[in-house]
Amino acid sequence: MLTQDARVAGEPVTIHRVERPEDLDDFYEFARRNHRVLAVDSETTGVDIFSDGFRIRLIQFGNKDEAWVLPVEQGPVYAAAAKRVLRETGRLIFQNGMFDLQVFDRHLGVPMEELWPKVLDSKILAHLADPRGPEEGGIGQSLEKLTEHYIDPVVAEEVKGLMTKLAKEHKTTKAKIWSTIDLDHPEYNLYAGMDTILAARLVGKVGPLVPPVSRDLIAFEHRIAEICSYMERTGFLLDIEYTEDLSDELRHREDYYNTIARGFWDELWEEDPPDFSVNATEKVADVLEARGVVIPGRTPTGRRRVDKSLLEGLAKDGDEFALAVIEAKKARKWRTTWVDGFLDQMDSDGRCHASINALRARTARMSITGIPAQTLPSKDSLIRSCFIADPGESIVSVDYQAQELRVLAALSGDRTMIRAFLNGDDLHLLTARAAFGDHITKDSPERKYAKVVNFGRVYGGGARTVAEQTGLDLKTAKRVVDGFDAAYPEVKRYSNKLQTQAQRQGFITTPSGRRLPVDKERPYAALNYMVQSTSRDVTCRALVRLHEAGITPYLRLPIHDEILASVPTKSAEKAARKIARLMQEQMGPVEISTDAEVYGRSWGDGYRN
DNA sequence: TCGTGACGCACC
DNA sequence: AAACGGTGCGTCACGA
Repeated sequence: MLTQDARVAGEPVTIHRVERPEDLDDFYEFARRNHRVLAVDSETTGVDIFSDGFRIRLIQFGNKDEAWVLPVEQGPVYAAAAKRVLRETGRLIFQNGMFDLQVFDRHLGVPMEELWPKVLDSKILAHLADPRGPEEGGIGQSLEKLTEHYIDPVVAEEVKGLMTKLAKEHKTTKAKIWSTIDLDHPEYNLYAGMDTILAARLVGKVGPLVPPVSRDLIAFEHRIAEICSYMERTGFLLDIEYTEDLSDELRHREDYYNTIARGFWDELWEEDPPDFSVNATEKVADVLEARGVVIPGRTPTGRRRVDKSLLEGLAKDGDEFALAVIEAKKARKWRTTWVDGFLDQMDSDGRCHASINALRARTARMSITGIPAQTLPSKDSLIRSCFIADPGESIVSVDYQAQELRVLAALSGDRTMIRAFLNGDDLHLLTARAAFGDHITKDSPERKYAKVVNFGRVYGGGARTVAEQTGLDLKTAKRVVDGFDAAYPEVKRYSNKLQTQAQRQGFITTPSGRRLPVDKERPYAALNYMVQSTSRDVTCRALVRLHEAGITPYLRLPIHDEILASVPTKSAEKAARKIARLMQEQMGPVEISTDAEVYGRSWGDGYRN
């Protein structure tokens, strides 16, 4: 057994590294002394839990001043020891338990279902204490930043720099060091153990900072993390043949349009043209100007703005270069960002597993990576068609009808808005009539402008942004914005109330008890934070109800105001209705109602027109 | 060669 | 009086 001594916040700590099976007796003795609660962490070969080469290397257990490191990679006896203590310990502290529990489920044979009820996650506590990131004036929720702020800045710096340092020592990259570092490396062991000591200390520091009003959210967020980890585990079936064909097709498209675009660039040079890429905006700008195009826009750093709207305007006027740039960029973006990514990370059963950050944004909104489900193109079914239902099943989507506007109506208590939703009136039409008069009909173009304002107002946008988005002149845009404010006066009042609260105390509190910090310089953001966060809570409460109804195995992903599922085709309509019914909820006088749709075999089937 | 900021773009 | 909120990802360009 190897024993290392270190100091944390001026106090001595000890890290034991089990080297031989005989050392396990002392480890079990430690576990017995700490049978009520232990912090747990694991070191693995990477973060690609579902890929073939993934392995657990170490599993660590610790309390505030002592840690034990098990070399799981070196034999099943150590894995068995880790398993035993995971099962026998009453409460388990993790920093981001979603990762470790997924790892233990797939690679250690300990089902997540068994461990989740015992988990206390310091990352969740930290988010409830302060959801801001380090760039937003907060601390963030990473182990490094939390350690720096709450425990010991020197230790934080060492933890942060360690893997970079080891990578340099081993002449490899930071990404590869996790799988290549010698398991017996003393510093690797030291900090592997240290992580549990830090997590154990963090819950004591951050837990008390969760405001009393947020207390119920602690259990709620652990539940949401649990449900999301089951969806991650299930994964989403990939249509491999389709996806491979699509990748080829996009590659050909990209090559074709690249050749055209490059031809225009090469013309600018007498001989040996320098490298060209359609993604190099400065170079694209050079070609455009050589063709006589005046580029009016500038970026914040003063460079010529070459974006989609400029290029599309030119392409519409028949500029072949602009068209080629647009098409080449799009084909590449679609292939590299999505299609090839799916093929790369697909597991041996042809499934892709998203990584869900269930408690991410300042507003607690989730983020989803791996399958970047929140950002897949929705005007076209091509990309979504990569994902399909399980055999014998159909893809079902249930979304909330105008979720944020309904939440806004409920929270603000605006009578007109509430009545509109009760009556099933067309809210966009209502706003359009308030701005332009009663002669406006469902088919009038003014309704579209009103729609932009209805959503834009929730974001805190004003006349200028509405003008930009609709192409209206500023004066008309202002008329629609004023029309909105006149039509729904209580929304304005509510926004003002939130802004006052925000400026007085620096935060607002949602009905679920979540504290949302509001920057002093942007008090107008308070309304959006409140609506966005409360909408997220609506979707998450739905997840809990679906889980309790036993539907989780069919769920694929939550996407803001939507939940995607794969259900048996025979009873798909019925299942969809059931999910929709469980999702809807009453918020004061407003029903946050849902719409169910059975797409078919593929996710893309819902996006064909 | 790696990390990072700026930019552009995909979505709700 | 007016105020666009929240994300992730790929690429380029640049500096260490």
